[in-house]
Amino acid sequence: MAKRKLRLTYITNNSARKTTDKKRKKGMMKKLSELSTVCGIEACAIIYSPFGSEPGVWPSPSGVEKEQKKFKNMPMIEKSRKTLSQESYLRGMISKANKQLKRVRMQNCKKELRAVMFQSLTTGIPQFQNLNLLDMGDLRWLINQKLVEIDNKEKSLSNEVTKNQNQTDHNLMPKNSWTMNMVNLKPP
Amino acid sequence: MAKRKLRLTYITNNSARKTTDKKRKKGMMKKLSELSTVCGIEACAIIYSPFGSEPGVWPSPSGVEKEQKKFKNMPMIEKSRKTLSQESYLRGMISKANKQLKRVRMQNCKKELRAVMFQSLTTGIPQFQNLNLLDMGDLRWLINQKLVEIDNKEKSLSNEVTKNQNQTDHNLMPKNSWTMNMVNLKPP
DNA sequence: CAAACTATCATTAGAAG
DNA sequence: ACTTCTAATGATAGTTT
Repeated sequence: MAKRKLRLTYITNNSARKTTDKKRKKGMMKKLSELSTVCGIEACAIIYSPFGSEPGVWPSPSGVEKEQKKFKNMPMIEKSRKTLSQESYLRGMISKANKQLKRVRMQNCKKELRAVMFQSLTTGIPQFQNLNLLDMGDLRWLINQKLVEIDNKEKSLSNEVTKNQNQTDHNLMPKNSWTMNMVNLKPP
Repeated sequence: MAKRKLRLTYITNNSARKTTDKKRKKGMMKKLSELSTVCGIEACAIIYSPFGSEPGVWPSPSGVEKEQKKFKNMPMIEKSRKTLSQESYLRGMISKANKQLKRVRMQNCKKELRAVMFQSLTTGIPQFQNLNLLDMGDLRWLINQKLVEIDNKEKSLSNEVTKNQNQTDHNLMPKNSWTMNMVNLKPP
């Protein structure tokens, strides 16, 4: 986590891996110790060094053995129940990722719609053939918003017109065919 | 790590502790998994929940048992060697803290000396009675630096004087008694 | 090689819904 | 209690000494 966005892959460079190993192991130890003191919970960890030296253990070998004993003495049912924790962790990650994916897709969808509308505006030709069914609902919503805006504009403009009867050429309202079509789609 | 600077004490509030426990445990699991993949090392952790549910384990109960077995089968000598890792971790922390302490003390010392000199400058009365023996060495060093500066200034000034013989009043050098005393202390 | 630094990323405490 | 958000702290990859 730093200077670059962390590639979650095995570090092939030997010395770099060693440094990272050392740094992160230290970080882990700190975190575990904090967790233990802040929340007053029992925990232990064994982390092996592939660099010759002994594995790091926490909080101490005796503590580790104690926890191990506890774990080993548990009935098999409990153990298998615990087996879920890793799975649930992964499930959590997956669902989170899916949520993000959904959000991003939403954003993309909106952008796409805007692009379509912009294109239609500039070319004067509506281009809805690329949209899927799901997009249509959003398109309806977006169009409705635009219609409301246009409606308001229209009203304010006609007010202007009635006020200034002398005005024969009102170029404030552009004669864009697409825009007019949109207005024609207005519900009763 | 956030919004406040983390009081490293047991959280008494029950729900707050539970939340923290959950959050941090998740973080630990992530870190451990990252460490494992990035550095390709074997590790396992057991973290108990004081909130009724099962302890979190990583990477999985079977993995934990495997690591435990490995650890248990080690000769006693290896085990006791590993015992040092927690101790060495703490020692490292302590020595680091001590280094920081030393650095901060140094800074404080310098600040103090500057304050004393400033006071002496403004009042015209040297006030060294509050300094301890250790500070005296630094004071000597600081004074020597000042003397060098003054010496240089003096030289450049006398050069100016010899160049401009007409100049009778050189107010660039203030007639401060303390400063003059300092100059008088100059070694041969 | 290890320790110090630094720019950046990750985690999380607390708030808000 | 469970999310989501955010401001702030914590961790660390790369770099320097």
